[in-house]
Amino acid sequence: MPELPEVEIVKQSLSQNIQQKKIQKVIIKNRNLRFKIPSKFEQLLKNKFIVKVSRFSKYLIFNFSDRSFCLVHLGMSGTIHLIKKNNLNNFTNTSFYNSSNLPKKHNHVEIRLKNLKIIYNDPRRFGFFRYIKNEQELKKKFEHLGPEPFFKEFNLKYLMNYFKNKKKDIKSFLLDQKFVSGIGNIYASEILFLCKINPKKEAFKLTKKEGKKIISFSKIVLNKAIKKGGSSIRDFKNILGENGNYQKEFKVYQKESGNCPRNKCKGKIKKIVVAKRSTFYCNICQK
DNA sequence: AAGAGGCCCTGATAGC
DNA sequence: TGCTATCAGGGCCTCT
Repeated sequence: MPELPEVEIVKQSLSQNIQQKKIQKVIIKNRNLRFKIPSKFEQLLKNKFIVKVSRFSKYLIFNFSDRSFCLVHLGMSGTIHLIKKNNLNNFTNTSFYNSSNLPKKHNHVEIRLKNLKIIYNDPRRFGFFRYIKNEQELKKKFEHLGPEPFFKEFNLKYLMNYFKNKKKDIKSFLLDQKFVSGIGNIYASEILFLCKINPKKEAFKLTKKEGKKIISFSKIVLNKAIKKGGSSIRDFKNILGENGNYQKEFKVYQKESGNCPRNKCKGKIKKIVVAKRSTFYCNICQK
C-alpha cells in the first residue's frame, strides 16, 4: 500500500511524537506477519529509548539510544496509529496515517510509551517488524536495494548503464527495488505519464533524453506527493486526521477510459497489466 | 544474469 | 441472501 511518500508522512508524524521517549511495554497480538515476530522481541524492545525515527525507501526505522534499531515495513495494508492518553486518563485516538478511528480488527502490535500507544494494524499481514542489533546488520538489510530517486547515485550514467541489454519493460524497472527504491505501483504510472514514456517500452530502447526525464519526474512526483501529505485512495489520514491530497493530482492512475489530461492530446487512458500489476497510461502521448 | 510466475493474506466489490 | 471471482500503495522466493 504505502510507497515512499506515505512512509515519509508516517515517519514525520512519528518523529514529532515519539522521539526522546522510552518504550515501556510491547504487546504482540499476532506474531504471524510477513516474518514471524520472535518471542524475545518484546523483551528486546522493552526500555529502549527512541532517539530518532528515520526512513529508507519504504522502510521505517526506530533508532534506539544503544545503537540498535527496529525495522518496520507496512507491506500492502499496514497502518500506524498513535493513541494519546488524555486528562481523563483515557486513551484517545489522534489518528495516524490511515484512520481517524482505530480499526477493530488486525491490531497486531502495540508499543506503549509514557501516555502514548503506537498501534500497528495490518489486515493482509504483508508488513513486518524486525529487531536489528547494530548498524552493520541494518546495512545488510538494505544491501539489495537500489538508490532512492533523490540520491545522487540515481543519475543518467547509472540508468543508461543499468538498462543496457535489458529487454524488460520500463514499468517493471520502476517497481524493481533493486534498481530504484521507494517507487510503487501508483507513482510508477504517474511518473511514466509525465515522462511521455509507454510503460511497456523496453528499457534498452530508452534514449538519454528519456532517462533524464525518468530521473527528474521521479523526484518531482515523489516530492510533490510528500508535500501533499501522500495519497489517500482509501481511508488514509495523517496525524491530524487529515487526508493526503496527492490522489487529486493523479493524471492516469485509476482513470481508465478517461481522456488524457494533457493539453491538446486526444488520447484515452488505458489500463493494462504489467509485472502483474494494474498499469495506466495514455494510448497516444506515451510512446 | 535476466525474466517470468507463484506465493504470502484479508477485505471490498462485481456479477450471477 | 449468498456464492465465486477478481483485484488491492509489496516483495520474497524459485524455476528456467
